Amino acid sequence: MLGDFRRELASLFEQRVRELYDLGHIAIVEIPPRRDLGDLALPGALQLARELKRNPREIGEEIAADFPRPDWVSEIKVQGAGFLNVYLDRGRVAAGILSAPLLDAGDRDEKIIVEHTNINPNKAAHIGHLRNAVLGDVLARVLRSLGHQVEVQNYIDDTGVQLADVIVGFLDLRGLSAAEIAALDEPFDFYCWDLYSEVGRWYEEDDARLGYRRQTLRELEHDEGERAEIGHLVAQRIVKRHLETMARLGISYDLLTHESAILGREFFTRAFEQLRERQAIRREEQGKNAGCWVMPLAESEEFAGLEDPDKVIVRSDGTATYVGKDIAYQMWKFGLLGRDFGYRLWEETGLWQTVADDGAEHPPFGTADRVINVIDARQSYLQKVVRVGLERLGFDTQAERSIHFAYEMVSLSTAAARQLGFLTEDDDDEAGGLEMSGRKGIGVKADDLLDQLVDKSREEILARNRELAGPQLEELAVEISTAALRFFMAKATTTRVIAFDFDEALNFEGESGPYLLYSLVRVGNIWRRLAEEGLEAEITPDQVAALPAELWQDDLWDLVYAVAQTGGRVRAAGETLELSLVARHALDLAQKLNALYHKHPILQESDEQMRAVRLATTHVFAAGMRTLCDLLGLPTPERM
RNA sequence: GCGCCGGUAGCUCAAUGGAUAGAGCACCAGACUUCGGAUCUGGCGGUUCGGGGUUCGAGUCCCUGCCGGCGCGCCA
Repeated sequence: MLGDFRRELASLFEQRVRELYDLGHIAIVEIPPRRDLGDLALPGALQLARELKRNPREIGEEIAADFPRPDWVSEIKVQGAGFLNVYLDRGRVAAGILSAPLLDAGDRDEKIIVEHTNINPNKAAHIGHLRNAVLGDVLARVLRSLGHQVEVQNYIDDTGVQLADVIVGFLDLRGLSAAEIAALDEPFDFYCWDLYSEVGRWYEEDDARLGYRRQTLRELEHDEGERAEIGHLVAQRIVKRHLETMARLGISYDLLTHESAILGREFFTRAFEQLRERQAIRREEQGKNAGCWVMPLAESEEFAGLEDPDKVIVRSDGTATYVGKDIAYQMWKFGLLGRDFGYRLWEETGLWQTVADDGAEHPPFGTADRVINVIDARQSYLQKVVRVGLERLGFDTQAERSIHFAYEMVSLSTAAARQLGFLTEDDDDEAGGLEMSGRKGIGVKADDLLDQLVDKSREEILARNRELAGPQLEELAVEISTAALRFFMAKATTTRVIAFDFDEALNFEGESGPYLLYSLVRVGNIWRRLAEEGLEAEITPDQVAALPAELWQDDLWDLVYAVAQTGGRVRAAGETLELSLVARHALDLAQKLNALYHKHPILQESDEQMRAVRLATTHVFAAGMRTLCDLLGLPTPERM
């Protein structure tokens, strides 16, 4: 709705400029910073001032005189230096919000693959992984709401060093058999968390032990022997735990892509043929990369200044590097490889996984128009190499549509690091906190944090003397904790490092998930009480449109207008990949609602029309807030 | 050395190139015989890291310097 208004105003303005000055002009339509400056603003006169060598205010007045007035406009004024400020018909906008969905999906049917989570299957998920998964999940929801077809993939590196190290831990450090490993109690991922960091220390004691790692990697790569078998077992159990952790937050996937399947289906062999044919890679005969196949990067401007301008794609022992495999995988995602995975269901749920053999009957996967990889910013360099790889193969459009959704990492605040014993009181404050490290066992496990959030939620519910107990209490506590965590991760700008702090994450006041939920619960309470009093809790768009214009006081309108901007905000979030826009907009709505709540009581209002306009505002708010909660994946309990 | 990201209130952070730079936390003072106080109102708090430039207009764009984080492997 608002988008249409803006487009129409722009074209009317351009027409006026053409009539008056015979100039081609591209009109900008802005939302003014303050309410008294109108609802939409055109700063065109300021831009024209120079060209026409005239006072901008004068130009503004001239354009405003005889400016055509669409019926959704209530007033047009020239203000400030010459801004053309447009005031909307408030009731009409409110009624519009109640009569149509806030997000119009459009008719694009582009298929987008979103890859996220991607946790190494060798230890418990930590809070850094939660940032990735929440961003990926919200992104998928936003893209779907914009009408795209989205396939969510979670990449499992089940042949890499990290998994190998835990296998070494089980076999060579602990001396456990496969049966004993299978019999270990849950939480298995917690057990591995400790084992993994122990293996790191064990290697340091004696370099020769790294031989176990090499042997394990070899067996994993060829999928043969006891170590590979244990690798499957460990990866299976860990992935299961990761999926459970993510399910606690309402995060799910369409497909688990196993690196073992990429190897087993010889994806890289196929990619390698193409890379060689197109001369994107060359074999190095001498120097430090002798015997390797490398991709020369020197000629690309974006790699200017690299110490070593060549990226190794195939090692001297003939195996593919991570980047090599990733290029092959990326080609498959676009349907450029001419080869496919086998697929099988993951433990009989609706989730599929790739397998090396031919698998079972399955729905189609891959072959997307656009690929978005949610991977932290530390991997920007490698993601860039993957994209260049596609370019060198001649797939320019696909390279362009290979998007690295880069977000900054999560570190531990100094306070959190001290609480967990990773820093002592004597350690100096480290700027930006302490970096998490799975290898060193430094971090906050996702499930531990979620448990704390559930405890805190339960405590808060009980403090409000609700007669709630048993499963209902637990369900609500889980919903509130989910909202707290998801909102905490979603509100952060992606380009900023999060210094994780317990006090901040566990705070349910102010800018928090529970604050959002509470605002919706409040309007629900109003409606319920109205019904109890025998008053009307519903209102139709026609009734809203018929309300006298002067009833739409400024503060009510502020909220209505904010809701009207929801569609534009969500579109901007999807286009710029700055998902915090969605979270911040939700926060804005909640703050406005809560302010009104105290100022404009509904139940005690005796004037029927006054009550109706306030009631209409609550419905407009709920429409906006529910939409945003869905996008953010926040549950919306009726009471809390 | 080169590249990417940050530097805004005591702290954590907002601000599609636009009008008087805003929130939350913390601190202080308040909120009607209240639709639930997980709330609200007010107060305190700013040389937007420094220096140039572009622009009618710069926290925002360009150049430069400084500070912090992260990358730049035959690891992933």
